[in-house]
Amino acid sequence: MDPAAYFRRWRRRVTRPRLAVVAALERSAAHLSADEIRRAVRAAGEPAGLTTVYRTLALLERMQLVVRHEFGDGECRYELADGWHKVHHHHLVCSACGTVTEYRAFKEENALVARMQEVLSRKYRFTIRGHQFNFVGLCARCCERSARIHL
Amino acid sequence: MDPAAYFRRWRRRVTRPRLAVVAALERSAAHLSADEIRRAVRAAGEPAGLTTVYRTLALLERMQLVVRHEFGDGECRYELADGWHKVHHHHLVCSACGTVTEYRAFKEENALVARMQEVLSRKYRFTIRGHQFNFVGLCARCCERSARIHL
DNA sequence: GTAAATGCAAAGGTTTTGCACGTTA
DNA sequence: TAACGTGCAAAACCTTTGCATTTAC
Repeated sequence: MDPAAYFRRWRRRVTRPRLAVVAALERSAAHLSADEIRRAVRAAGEPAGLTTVYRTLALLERMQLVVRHEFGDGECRYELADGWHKVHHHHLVCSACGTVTEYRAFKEENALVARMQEVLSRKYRFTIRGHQFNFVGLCARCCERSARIHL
Repeated sequence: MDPAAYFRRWRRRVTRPRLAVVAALERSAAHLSADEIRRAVRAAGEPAGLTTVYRTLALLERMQLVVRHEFGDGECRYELADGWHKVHHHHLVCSACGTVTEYRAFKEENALVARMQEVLSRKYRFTIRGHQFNFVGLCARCCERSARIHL
């Protein structure tokens, strides 16, 4: 699918910085911070100010093309929404070192999400657009460490 | 259960500000920001600096007595962990107005969580301590609004 | 040509840190 | 009394805003 078409559908102008931000997100598999995105955009030969990156991300989020996460490291992290070449996934967050591991949602999880969506939207009159499931804990390395020293 | 005992078990001193922070969280059902906690503590007659509140919250988090959330409104929000008089729950976050609705996790969800915990800990050697399930979307009010104006 | 987007610098807001002073054990 | 905890002020950070300039349509 074509990002430019998306911008036009939303009556927004198709600009080089905007396309560069989307391209950077498409290139990366990770959860990028605003500043990381700006660096990626610059590395790709398109100078862009951090302000523009933030404004573009806010727009992309409203267009539901991008999802914002906060994993607890003090900055927001962004990735393309499902369907934009990414398969839906959930996260394992290590609370000690901050590592975020993605895993592809299991069938059971997806079935549950679909059912929850129905129940919750009826019960709370809530229109569900997406969800974020994070399991928080310790990765293998940090777990060993914390067994030795008491955090 | 007694907070003071917890502090002692962790070889930390039992101080008035620390006890006041725990008490404030016990009194409130909501997700409090650091500053809200400081105000609650002061209202209860115990003056406390914001710095101390932050440091106490960081300690309580390490002791797994408190859980930190980031719902996207720019500040971290804290609540007591499960088992400290709170029943486990999940969240509905309105992306337009920021309202956070809690709902008590359904049986199916809890069963899934238990199973996931097993699968993921084996597959990724990850020690799961907790999880955060957020459904993101629009509350009834914002949904109506967005139907009229295109965001 | 005109409204929208950009980029810089500055402001805004939350969270952290340095350091002298109080407290707990 | 010897660490440990506290609180203030200042710093550090990420993010947003104001405004003159540039750009897309």
